[in-house]
Amino acid sequence: MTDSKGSGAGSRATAGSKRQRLMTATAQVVHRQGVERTTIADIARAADVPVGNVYYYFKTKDELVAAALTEHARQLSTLTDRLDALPDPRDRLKGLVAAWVGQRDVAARYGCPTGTLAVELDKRAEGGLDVEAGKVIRLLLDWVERQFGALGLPDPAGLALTLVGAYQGMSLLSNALRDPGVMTSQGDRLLAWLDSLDAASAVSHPG
Amino acid sequence: MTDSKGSGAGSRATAGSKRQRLMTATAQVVHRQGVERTTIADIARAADVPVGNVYYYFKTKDELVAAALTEHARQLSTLTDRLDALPDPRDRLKGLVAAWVGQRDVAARYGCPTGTLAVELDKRAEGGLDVEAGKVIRLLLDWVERQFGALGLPDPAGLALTLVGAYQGMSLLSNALRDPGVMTSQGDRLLAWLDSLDAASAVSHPG
DNA sequence: GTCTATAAGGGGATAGAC
DNA sequence: GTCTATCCCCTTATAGAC
Repeated sequence: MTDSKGSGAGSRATAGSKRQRLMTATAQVVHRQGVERTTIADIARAADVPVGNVYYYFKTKDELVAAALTEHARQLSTLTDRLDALPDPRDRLKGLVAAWVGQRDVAARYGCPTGTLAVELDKRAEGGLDVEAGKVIRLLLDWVERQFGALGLPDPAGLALTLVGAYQGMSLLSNALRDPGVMTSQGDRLLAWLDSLDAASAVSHPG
Repeated sequence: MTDSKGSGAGSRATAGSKRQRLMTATAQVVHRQGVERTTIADIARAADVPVGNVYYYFKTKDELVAAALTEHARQLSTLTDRLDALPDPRDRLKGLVAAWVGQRDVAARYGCPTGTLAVELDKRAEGGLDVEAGKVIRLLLDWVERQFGALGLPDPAGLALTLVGAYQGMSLLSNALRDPGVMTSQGDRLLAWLDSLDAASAVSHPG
């Protein structure tokens, strides 16, 4: 359809470029302002696209929000692809935590992009976008679960919920208290916890 | 001002009763629909108060939201007061976790009332309600910190962030995945973690 | 104190010119 | 493909009758 490249000779790549700009702009602006308080005009301005033209690329606001979710999924797989290059699964998980802590200022100001979006979409009855948000989070959970599984630890799914849950929790608290230090201190605890996990002894909980 | 009782002889207690009904109704409806998608009409209907009459008790929508936060703080202190009756601080914390798990169906459907509200209010630039949400979460953090302190554990503030963060995280995941089982399984891990904490050995992280 | 009618403003979406 | 003008609905908040 209205894909980025290779379609017509006359239209050039501007169409795809504008569409992509709208996607990333939506992801950014929605993260900062929330879905409900973000207007089409806000997105158009951020993407440097004329207001009325937005509807040529996305028929509804919901489609724009769905595009933001896709964008988050894309950024997530960029990160996990990079971490997959590490030989030790434990180092991959520690690298993930390090990436989270590296985003501490953004987290303190606006929270986790995917997590806060999931919270907001849950309150939207129509459209089924809430389910889509859950799928993006599932991508992360599954990747983390594979790492715990590769380490030979018992209940890798439960451990994945604990690690990702800890991230969502510390992001929310850091955001609510406006304190990036929460990300740093809790991140240190997570790293120590990951180091302490042993395939032999089954440490039960979140820490 | 327009307080619940003791003012005029002629006005009776209906004024306070309506005001209270509006507060609890706001807390409930906002939890389910979110702030932005909740209209004054929704709240009026839930509280069984005529729409136009709402403005007699609360001048703006923001005042209603602030009232919802107060309501959450009140419900929180009801819970901690009950837990304070237990002699052992560890049992108090385990009772807190049990209370969270007991609310698993609500959490899976709508998330943590205070946490989701904090996320939403953070996106509201004006009014400073985001700071108020942080204060309510602080109340819980401080209470939890006092329990860890009473147990003689090192870094009680860090432990409090870990425990409350774990709750916020599991609520968010349970909600995003629409799975109450997350609350149960992660709650079990938290209980085991609390049992394992020892004043002598310093277990570093969240679990 | 209680309630109705309505003013005022904003935002999503569309029609159609260029 | 691009952009402007505009329709229409919804929501907050107020004025003022009862």
